[in-house]
Amino acid sequence: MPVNIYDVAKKAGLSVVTVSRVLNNSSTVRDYNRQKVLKAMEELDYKPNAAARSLAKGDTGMIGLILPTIDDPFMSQVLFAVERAAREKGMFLVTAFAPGCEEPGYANPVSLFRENRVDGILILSPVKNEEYILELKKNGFPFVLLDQHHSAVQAPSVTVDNFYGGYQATARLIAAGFKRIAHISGSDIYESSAQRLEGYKQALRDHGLEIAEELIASGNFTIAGGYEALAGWIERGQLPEAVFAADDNTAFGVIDAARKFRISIPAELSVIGYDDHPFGSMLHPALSTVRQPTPELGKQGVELLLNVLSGKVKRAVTITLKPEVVLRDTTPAK
Amino acid sequence: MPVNIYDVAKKAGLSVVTVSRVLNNSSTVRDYNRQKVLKAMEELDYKPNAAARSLAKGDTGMIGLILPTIDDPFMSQVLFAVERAAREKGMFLVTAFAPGCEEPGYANPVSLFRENRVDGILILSPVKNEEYILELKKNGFPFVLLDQHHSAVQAPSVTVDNFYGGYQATARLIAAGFKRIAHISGSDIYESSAQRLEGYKQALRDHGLEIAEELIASGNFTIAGGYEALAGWIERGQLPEAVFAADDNTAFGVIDAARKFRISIPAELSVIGYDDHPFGSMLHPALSTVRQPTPELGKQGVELLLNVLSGKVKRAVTITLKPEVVLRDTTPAK
DNA sequence: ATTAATAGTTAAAGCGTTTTAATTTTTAGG
DNA sequence: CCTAAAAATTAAAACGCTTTAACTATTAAT
Repeated sequence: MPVNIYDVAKKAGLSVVTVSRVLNNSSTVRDYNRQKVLKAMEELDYKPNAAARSLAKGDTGMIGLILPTIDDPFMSQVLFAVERAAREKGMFLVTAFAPGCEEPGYANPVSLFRENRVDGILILSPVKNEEYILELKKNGFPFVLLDQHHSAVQAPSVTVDNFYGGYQATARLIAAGFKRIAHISGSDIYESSAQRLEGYKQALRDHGLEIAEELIASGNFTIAGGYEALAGWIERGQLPEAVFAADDNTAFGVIDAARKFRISIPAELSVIGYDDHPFGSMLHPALSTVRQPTPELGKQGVELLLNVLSGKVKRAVTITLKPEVVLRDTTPAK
Repeated sequence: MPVNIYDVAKKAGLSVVTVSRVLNNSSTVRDYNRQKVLKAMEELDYKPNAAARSLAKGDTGMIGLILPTIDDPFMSQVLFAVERAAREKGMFLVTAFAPGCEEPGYANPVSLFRENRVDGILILSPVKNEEYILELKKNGFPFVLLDQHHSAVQAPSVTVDNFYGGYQATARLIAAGFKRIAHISGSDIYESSAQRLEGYKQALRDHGLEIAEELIASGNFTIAGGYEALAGWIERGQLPEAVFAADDNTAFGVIDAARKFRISIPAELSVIGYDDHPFGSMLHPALSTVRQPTPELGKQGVELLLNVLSGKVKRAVTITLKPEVVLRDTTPAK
């Protein structure tokens, strides 16, 4: 039933290798022969068999993407960007989630590559999941890290400069004249979170401001975390002038709490988030934030991976992208 | 370099077919021989080659998922659910986005199947994209439709009853004593949107309420759409008592506008959304909504697809799941 | 013990491509 | 025109696995 390359060859009156050649542009084929082949393919509605092709060529035309979850727009955006970039390069994307370090009941996404289902993998994972990354490395399987440095492993990666983002966000707040600037951090298992915190601290230091431990809360990248952090400060009479939240979810929680406690934003409290959540520009007050270049992240990620695959990149280069502060209504107008 | 089944066979002192058998549990193998094989695999760190396996078996162990985009939590949840369900069945998921009907510059996701990269496809797409679905059908390629009926094509599908959801949401509002109940619809290209609207209308009719065209606005599943719809009613002096929004984004827009115009929720206006957006339960007032069983949708979707693949399901069955109204703070307490 | 049935094993063919090396055809140079 | 070089085509091997059919070893029934 399925038509194969022999059927096409027969119909075109040529050999299979000529057909294969026009399929791959691998070598020159006399033009009128190429036409014959193309016509035969058209008429037979021929589609090459990916498995056979993989087996012969030793590659799959697919790349893998491992994400922890997809419960927030940043992850969605990364996924979307990666898919677009991959498809633009003619590759398909197999997506796997690895919520926990170990996943009882599920085949480890690692089998994804060990079985040669994909040519390489993009990994965006919390630092804790280092084991399987180390395994990948040991096996020499091509991969690149997305948005996370893993201290224990030297690997090609593309990241967004979280230190810079944290620094810039804080610097803007300082420039607006605030002294009591709080930070609500994300989750310890993400290196990005730690780096935003470091950026915050450094900005404070650089501008002669004290780092007050009581103004650093932990929010776990959640609305509830943001809400509780602000509520805590209010209850303890420690309301800051401004807060830099580790992500927009947290910031929304802060705004929500501010509303509850009748604290006016930005008059009494400024807020700046991180990620440029789509809601940020739509809801009122519009949220000031730090925008990450997710399309670029995806694009550079797949390009780097492709370069690793082609052998163009051999060392553990790391590409660092810059995020961009976007000031809207939760920070004072200039 | 890569170790294959012959290496394993040699090391185990058995034939390749015995090795293949322990790999596939396809036939009985004497236990001590199975142990020998397992041991050899272990020692050689053998991993089967997926391409060779596909070629020989005629299947791939992968399923495809086509989504229009992933810019909203509903899509993310479906993706997540499908991935989990697929992996549970030992299948990997290749994800492709098909934002427009035609995609210049990208390989059509249809090649995904025409090239036999996957065994079957789950499609969640706006009604407009019927062409490629028809093509799939013509080619006899296995697929199941997710969350959308396509009037022009008879196909196995699993959907959530949007009519029912719209009906129930509206009925709750009616039960709360409201007469002027507005609806902000979604996007015409989604059949789900039309069905929620129908449910709304039918509930009104069934309870002897008039369908007022001026209380039906179009919101395009966006915050801005919800905002503008409510703003419009307010400006025209047509403020309804309650609004059923086609999705939570729209509902958030309504809440945002209500805040702007100092309309108290739920005292002066009740709101009920659709989708159970994660923000709905976190922000204040907590949003009443209609929760769709996305995990179930994903699970049933892959199960149905698998049954189509195995030939268990031959006809165009459709499985309909029920959504569930979740009343929170934007509707009157009982 | 002998035979029939069953379990376990293997040799060989096949899955649909690409690739290498060999062969034929075309082009260019004298 | 003839020959050498270049271009186009092909036959055959390879990719790593599964499957079928044939064969051998084991068990059960008489």
